[in-house]
Amino acid sequence: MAQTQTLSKNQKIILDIIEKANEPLKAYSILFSVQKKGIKAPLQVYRALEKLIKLGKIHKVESRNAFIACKSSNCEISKATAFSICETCEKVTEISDQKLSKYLKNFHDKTGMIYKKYNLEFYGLCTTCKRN
Amino acid sequence: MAQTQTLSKNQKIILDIIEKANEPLKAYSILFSVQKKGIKAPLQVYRALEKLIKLGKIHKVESRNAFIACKSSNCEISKATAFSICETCEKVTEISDQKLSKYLKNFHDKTGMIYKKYNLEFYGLCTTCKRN
DNA sequence: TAACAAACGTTACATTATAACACTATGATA
DNA sequence: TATCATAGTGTTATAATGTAACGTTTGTTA
Ligand SMILES: [Zn+2]
Ligand SMILES: [Zn+2]
Ligand SMILES: [Zn+2]
Ligand SMILES: [Zn+2]
Repeated sequence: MAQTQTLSKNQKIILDIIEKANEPLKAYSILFSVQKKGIKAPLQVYRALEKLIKLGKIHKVESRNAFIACKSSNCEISKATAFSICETCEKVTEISDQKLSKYLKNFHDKTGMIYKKYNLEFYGLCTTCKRN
Repeated sequence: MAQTQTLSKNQKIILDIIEKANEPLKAYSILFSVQKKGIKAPLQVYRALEKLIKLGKIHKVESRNAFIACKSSNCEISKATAFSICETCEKVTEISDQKLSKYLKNFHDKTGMIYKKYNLEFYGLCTTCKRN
């Protein structure tokens, strides 16, 4: 029962912070904000992040070294992720597009390589920044 | 004449190393191998890397913090990159697929955001590792 | 209750990347 | 030819990101 998976104390604390943020969080900014809750060392944060990623609760935005809560619950356990990133305001949004994910899941190259996961990041200008 | 762009001394040295490598190189492993050529500091490497990326000569493999020479010359000045990455042997290959790049270049989300660039990374098992 | 796996806490360290400053080369321009 | 702008260089120091290694604690299961 993967869905009933109960999180550990540290995992809950860190997921909570990431879910409440409206932007991707960096590992060390997470560390600073949980130090009052007794989490003092980077490793405690990174271990929780690693587990949360495995569970698909959060994703890493690779080009930004930052972590964001999963909003789509379509990206089965983090195997298929897509983000839009504004290069001006750094706003990051998870893309949930059935056609896109279907297209990418079915993608095969000529070599016959087996793809288990993918991560796609679009960079551009969000609608707010476009106006300014 | 973007093609006739001439590279500086450091840029040439570093591009040369990356092009001759058959794997993505890390910034500090580049640094170590160019120290005999007088490049002593990380910044000298990172500055050259930054320029080479802008020119589309190399790409950064974001999830690996590593740099690889562009093989496709279809990804106009690094605006559209796709890689396949073997999670076992860490072999990285740039994907040149007309259909894929066309599909992604034309992708629009509901928000109306303008996409200028994208980077896609597939993770899986290469054909060599599949056999073992 | 023994045995095991997962999570925890801690110290130390490794890796990746940038800030700040002064200097140099190059080519355009007036 | 002076002078101006731009890009590149070299250097020191430091910031930011991520792990290794060790032993302990906790919860689950046989
Ligand atoms: Zn998701
Ligand atoms: Zn924006
Ligand atoms: Zn390329
Ligand atoms: Zn492989």
